[in-house]
Amino acid sequence: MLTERQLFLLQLLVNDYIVSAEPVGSRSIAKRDDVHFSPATIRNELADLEEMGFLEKTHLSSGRVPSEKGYRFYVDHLLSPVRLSESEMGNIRQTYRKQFSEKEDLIRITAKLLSEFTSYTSIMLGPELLEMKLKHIQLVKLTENQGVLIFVTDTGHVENRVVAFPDEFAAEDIEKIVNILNDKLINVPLYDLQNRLQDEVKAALRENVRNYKQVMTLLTSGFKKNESDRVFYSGKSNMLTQPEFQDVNKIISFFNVLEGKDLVRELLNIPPSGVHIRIGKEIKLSGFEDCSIITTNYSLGEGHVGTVAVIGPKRMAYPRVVTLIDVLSRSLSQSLTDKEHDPH
Amino acid sequence: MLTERQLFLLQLLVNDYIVSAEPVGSRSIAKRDDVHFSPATIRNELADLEEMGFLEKTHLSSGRVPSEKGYRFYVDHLLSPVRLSESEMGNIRQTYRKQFSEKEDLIRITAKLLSEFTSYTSIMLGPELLEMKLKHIQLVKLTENQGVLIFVTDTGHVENRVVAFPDEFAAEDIEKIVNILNDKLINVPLYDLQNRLQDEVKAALRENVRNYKQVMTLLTSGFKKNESDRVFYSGKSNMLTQPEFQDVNKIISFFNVLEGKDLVRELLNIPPSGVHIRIGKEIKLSGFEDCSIITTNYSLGEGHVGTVAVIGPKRMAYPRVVTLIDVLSRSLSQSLTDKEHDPH
DNA sequence: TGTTAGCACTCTCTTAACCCGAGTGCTAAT
DNA sequence: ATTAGCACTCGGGTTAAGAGAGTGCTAACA
Repeated sequence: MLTERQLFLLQLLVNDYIVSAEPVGSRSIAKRDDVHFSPATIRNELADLEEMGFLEKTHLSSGRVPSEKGYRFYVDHLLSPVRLSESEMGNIRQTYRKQFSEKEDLIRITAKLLSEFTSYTSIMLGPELLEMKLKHIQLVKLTENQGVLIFVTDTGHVENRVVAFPDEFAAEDIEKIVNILNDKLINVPLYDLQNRLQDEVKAALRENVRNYKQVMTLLTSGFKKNESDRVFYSGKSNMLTQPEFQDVNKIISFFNVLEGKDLVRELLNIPPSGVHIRIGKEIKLSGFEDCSIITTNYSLGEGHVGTVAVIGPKRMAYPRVVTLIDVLSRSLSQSLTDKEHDPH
Repeated sequence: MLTERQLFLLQLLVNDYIVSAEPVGSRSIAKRDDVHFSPATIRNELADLEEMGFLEKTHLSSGRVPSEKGYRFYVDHLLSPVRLSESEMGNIRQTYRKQFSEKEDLIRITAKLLSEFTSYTSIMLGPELLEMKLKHIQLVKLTENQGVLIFVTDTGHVENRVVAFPDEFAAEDIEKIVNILNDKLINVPLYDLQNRLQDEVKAALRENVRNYKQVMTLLTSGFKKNESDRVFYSGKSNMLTQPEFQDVNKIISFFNVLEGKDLVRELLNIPPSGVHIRIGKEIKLSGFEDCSIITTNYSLGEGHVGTVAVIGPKRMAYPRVVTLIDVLSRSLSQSLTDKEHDPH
């Protein structure tokens, strides 16, 4: 068990290292005026903390650095909440006051706020498309033989595809098709879409539309799901200014992970509520050993959830980021769902 | 005027430097078996080329490096066209065969091909939205007091906005509004949209819809143009592997320019046809002194054009990039416009 | 018994000195 | 006109020395 003084010193040391990025020595701790014991005493305590695995040295005679176990203890037991400044809160409120944008834009804006306020990298995952229900379908003719297939989901998500019309395609056909689609597919969740197409829609088309086979291929491929494009990054290059990323090879491997699919998969594995922190090797991605990820969820109403994440160095400003990610994910959720209640 | 041999040596040297990234000495040139004169002769010639400003030395006794004037001469007079391999051509053809995607996706895919085949960074600018004409407008109700406003342009571009409905808003109103909009706004170019809204639409709404004032604010802000989101990047981090970008500060300033607005503005300044090359300081962006940009245009039919660009080090594989950007911009144009002619 | 001063020791980082190799310009011979 | 030879220059890598920061340990102290 840790003594009161050890807790105090551990917290001090981690806080110090988070801002300085350099091994912390006993002398520099002793110099603070809220510390009333000598460097020698501190050295003894730090040696104990090291023995217990909370601290490490970079070499035999260097100052101390938090170990992964140290960070873990810090975020679990020593995290003191932090207040955002008035101007920051005002800035956030103002941003979400802006109305009439695509829902995607709100997500993008949140990513941007998060990366700018933290100086780290932020990632937003959109909600699972397959869970959404169709709300409206439209087929718009562009030229003689191509058009746009548009569908809107219950969350206000709009997808569109350019499709090629079959030959001898009449304008009345479009209307018929749209009617059939809206009749048969409204409120159908996207994961059930292909089934419904093959059953009910196919039958209805056969009776009402010429070329129904070509129309079917048009629809089946037009409605094909599009798994990507649900990921928004911001502040990718913020990591460049972190002292632990002065090595170009580290930068390269960081970007490789960032642009790969593994990270997204990893992010989806988080528990569905609260703010979660993963530190260093707890993240199972090679190249992210020196990083930490803080995640939480946001909601789009009706049980649709998305994921918010901030990626920074292991030496991350945990208190501030935890507060920010919490505030911003709430603001986003509210903007996305409760818009109607506060349409100011 | 340059002698035949000087031209030959200049070309050789630039080609060599492009792959090696290291100052080229007389000995290494003399070693090639298509060169039949001694290092000393070459030294004399190189000294002359340097005197004329085509070459530089990094220090007094180093090998030669092309100067900006040297690169300029090289791309203007010594650029030998390059053939893409069969597998590359096949790869490209196959990619564009895939159908039924959003037009944006085609642009994105082109960016990706370009950055992967060149190992540099590619940027695509979408066509000028304001030039497009409205083809179809839809207003879809999501909940009691919010909906999605969707509009489709003649190029197949689809925009959507989540909007808040006024209180006491009836379902019939929606239909009326959509009819009015489609009646008054079809084929109106976007730059003229706000005018038309204030004139004809306003008048029609006043006569047919309750709360017409609130509906007007809904529409005016809903149709507000959205200038961003027309830019697609790919291979941003490719530059990291270039030897001239081993310095973290260079990387930072490169990313800053890449993410800033100035670059896009600069890209819009290119002449409207053909492949253009800008080298080093010819680009008026601080931080891009060691880069070159190759640009061209693509077309979406009806006079709508977008811009394709590849950014690489000044020491860029010009012949290959010129060929690639040409082939890919053509393929993209064709996929975007002539789709109907080859609906295979 | 807990705390502290003192001291020898360790390790990194910076600086300076040095050498090696690659390349040049110039001169003189071919 | 071309080339061999040679003295010279400069960057990069290696080594050595010294400064600085920090530690662990021992012994003195309250």
